[in-house]
Amino acid sequence: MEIVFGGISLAKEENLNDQLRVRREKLAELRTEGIDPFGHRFERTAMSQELHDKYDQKTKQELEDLDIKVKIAGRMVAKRGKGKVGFADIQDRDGRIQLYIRKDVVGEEKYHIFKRSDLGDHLGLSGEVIKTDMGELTIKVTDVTFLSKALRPLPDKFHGLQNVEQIYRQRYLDLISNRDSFDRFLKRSKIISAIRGYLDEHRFLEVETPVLHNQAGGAAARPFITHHNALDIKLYLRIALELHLKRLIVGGMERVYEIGRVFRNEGIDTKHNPEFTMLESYAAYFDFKDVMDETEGIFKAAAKVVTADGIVTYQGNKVDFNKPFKRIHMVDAIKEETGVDFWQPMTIEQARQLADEKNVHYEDYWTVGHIINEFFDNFCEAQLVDPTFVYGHPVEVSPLAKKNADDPRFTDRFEMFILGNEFANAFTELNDPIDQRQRFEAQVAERAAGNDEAEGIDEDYIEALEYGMPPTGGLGIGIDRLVMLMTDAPSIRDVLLFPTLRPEEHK
RNA sequence: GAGUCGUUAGCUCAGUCGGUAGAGCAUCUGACUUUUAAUCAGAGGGUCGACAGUUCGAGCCUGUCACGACUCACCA
Repeated sequence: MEIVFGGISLAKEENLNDQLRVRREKLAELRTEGIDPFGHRFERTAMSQELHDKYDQKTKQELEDLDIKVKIAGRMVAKRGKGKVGFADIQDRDGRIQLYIRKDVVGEEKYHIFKRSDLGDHLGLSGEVIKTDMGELTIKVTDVTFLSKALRPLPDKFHGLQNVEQIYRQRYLDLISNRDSFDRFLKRSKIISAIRGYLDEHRFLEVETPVLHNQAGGAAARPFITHHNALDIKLYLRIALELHLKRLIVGGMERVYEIGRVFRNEGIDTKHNPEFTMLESYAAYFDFKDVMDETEGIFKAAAKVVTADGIVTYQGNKVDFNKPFKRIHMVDAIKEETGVDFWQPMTIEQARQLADEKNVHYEDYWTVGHIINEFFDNFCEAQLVDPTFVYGHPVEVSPLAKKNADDPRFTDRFEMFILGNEFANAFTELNDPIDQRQRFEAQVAERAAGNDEAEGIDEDYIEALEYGMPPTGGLGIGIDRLVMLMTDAPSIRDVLLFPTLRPEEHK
C-alpha cells in the first residue's frame, strides 16, 4: 500500500523488469570489484565541442604528431563493441565525442569495466586525441574512471524521446536524448541574458518584488489564492509585477525592471501556462514612444543572440528584425481594415449599431472603448505580420495608462504585434492619483457588472501615487512567448523546462 | 468548457475480418583489434492506460473513467 503525505509518496513497491534488474546486478558487481558506482570529483581538461573546434580540421598524422592528452567526462550515449576493442560516444553539455578503447592499452580490468558499462552511465576518460581511419575525431582511451551508474535505460538512441507526455514530465530524458530541445533551452538562457544586458546598459536596475500579494492587481486575470498560517490571512500569487515596480519609481529608483514568474488561474493551451515569466520595466521621464524604442531594442538584442543575420523563422514565416518596427494608431488600423471610423465622436448606441453591422459581439456593460478594442481584436490583430506597434487604446480597457493629452477617449498605450500575436504591452503610466482612483472605481463597477477579471482598488498603491510619481513609461513582455518566437517553438510547453501538468493517477 | 485523436515490451512503432502478442533499438549469452543507427548467431522480456459490458472467444466492438495531444471558446 502506498502512503502519501503532503503529496509525497513515502513508500512504493517497485516492479523490476529485466532492464532494471540487470543494471542493479551490474551495480552490485562494481561494488564487489571495489569500484564506487557513484563516484567522486573528476577534473576535466577538455570539453567535447572544444576538441571538435580545435582538431576536426587536423589530419590523422598531424594529430599523432601533436600527441594531445586530454581528460573528459560525460554520459555514454552509444556503444559499439568489437571484442577486444570498443567504440562509444560520450556526451557532455556541449556535445559528443567518440571514444576508442583497446583492451591491450587499458588492461584487462579497465576494459572489463567498459564492457560491462551501460548506455547512460557516466564515465571519466583519459586519452589521446586521434582520428580514426574513417576520419572521425576520437579519444583513444588510456584510462577509465567510473563516475555514475544509470539504473534505467535511456530512450531510443536513434529516435530520441518521442512521447510528448514523457518529454514534459521527464524533461531530463528529453534533454539527454533530444539535442534540439537542449539547444532551445540554451537559447532561452542566452535571450534572457541579452535582455538583461540591454536593460543594464540603459541604466535600468534589476529588482525583486513580492510574489505573495495582499491584493492581486496590475492586470486583468484571476489569481491563485493561498493562505499564510502565522498571519492567518489570504494571500494571492501575483498576476503582474506592475504595482510594486511603480512604487519603486515613486521611491526614486527611476529605472527598474524585473524578470519574474507570475501566476494566472486560467486555462492551459499552446500559448498559456498557469505560471509564466514576465519582463516589466519602468523608466521615469519616458513616454510610450520612448518605450517603443526600448521594446525595439530588447527584441533586436534577443534576435541577435539566436540568429546570424537578425532574421527569425517562425513556423515557416520570416520576421526581419533589422528593419524599424511599424507604428500605427489603433483607430487608423481599424479604419484601414474595415472602413469604420472611430475618430468620429459617437454614442454607445451608434457604436453598438456599427458592431451589429460588422457582426462584432459585445456585452451589456461595454462602452464605446470596449467596442473599439473588440473591432481591433477581430479585424486587425491577425493581419499584423511585421513587428508593429499599435497605440492609442481606449481608456476603458487601460485602467493604468495615462490619457492622451489631445483626445482623452484614448490612452498613451501600445501593444506590439508580430505574426498576428501580441508580444508587448506598454504605456505612459497614469500618475494622477485622483484619475487612478476613478479608473479603479470603474473596474469595480465592471466587476459588479459581470467581468470577474476586473481589478479592485489598491488603496496602498494610490497612496504611493499621492506622494508623487514622475511621468513614467512602463513595459510588459511575456518572455515565454518571445522565446517561442525566437526558437521556432510551436507550444509554450516547449520553452518551459517543466510545464504545468495534471498529476498522474498513480505511479 | 466543447469537439477530434491518441495510450501495445525500457524506448520507437506495427497489429489485417474478433481466433495463441509482433518488429527495430535496448537487455542477456557467444563471435569479432578502426566501429559509428556496427555486424553475425541465439535467448529472455507484455495487467495491450483502468474498469465494466457484448461474445464460445476482445489489443480490436460498446460504455464509463484516467492521462495526454490538437482545434475552438476565454486569457498574456
